[in-house]
Amino acid sequence: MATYQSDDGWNALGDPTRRAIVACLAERPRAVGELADELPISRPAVSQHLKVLKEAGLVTDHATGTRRVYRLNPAGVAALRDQLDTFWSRALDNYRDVAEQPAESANESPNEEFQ
Amino acid sequence: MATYQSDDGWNALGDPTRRAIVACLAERPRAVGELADELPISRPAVSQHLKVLKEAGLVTDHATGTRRVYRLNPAGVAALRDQLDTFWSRALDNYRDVAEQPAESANESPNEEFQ
DNA sequence: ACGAACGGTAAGCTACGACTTACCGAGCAC
DNA sequence: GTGCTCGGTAAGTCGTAGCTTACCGTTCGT
Repeated sequence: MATYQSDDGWNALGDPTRRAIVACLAERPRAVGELADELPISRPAVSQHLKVLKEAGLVTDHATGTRRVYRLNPAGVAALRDQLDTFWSRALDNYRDVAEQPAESANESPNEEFQ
Repeated sequence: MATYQSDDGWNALGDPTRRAIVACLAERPRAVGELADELPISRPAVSQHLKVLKEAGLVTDHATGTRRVYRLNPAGVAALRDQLDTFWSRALDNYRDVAEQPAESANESPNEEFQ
């Protein structure tokens, strides 16, 4: 369960409107209509965005009467953050070797993949 | 100087090809042609993606003769990660209050709107 | 029961982004 | 110098993401 395809997560956050929705939901849970009131788009558009965010595991929804309350899913956000952490630390590790290499060395050697 | 518009960063990572480029660069710095060899797109396409990534502050470039080596910019990655951290912690903080105090200001429905 | 509120879905339009080929300038080797 | 490699840019095509309006089912209040 909860194997969030992080790929979908990045795609979901790639849209500024969806980031606005995420920011709204970070403050407090909201119903669809509430979100639509605070955003310059129609309610169906919000609904479509929420569907994408839900499939990406970034939000969860909960029906209450006719209302449907969406809230941020911290686990989904944490998954993306962890992936960024991986990129970050991996880059630092792998670059440490070549960091001091002035080089560009380029070494004239026909084989160099670095710098 | 680190005034990376994080908004551009999200947009940049919203494209799967650009994420592939970032993953490639996390391993080691690469020239444009090298990246194009490992990706199923043409070299000009890679060049255009690198431009977006560079403007987002996620990569830096460095000319070496006719080659132009791109490398991941840890600061840009960290900026995005920090923003995710903010979302994450803010959601946790705000939801904790709400979880124990069901009363919503706008709506007096005293029942479970949450979880 | 009826009607209103809430929200998800369908259909359609439009705009933008990702890719291509073609072209250009800049460095290095000879 | 000439020629070759590398890479950025221009111009153009095409797919798709995001938005709209219209419609429908569900749920609650009366």
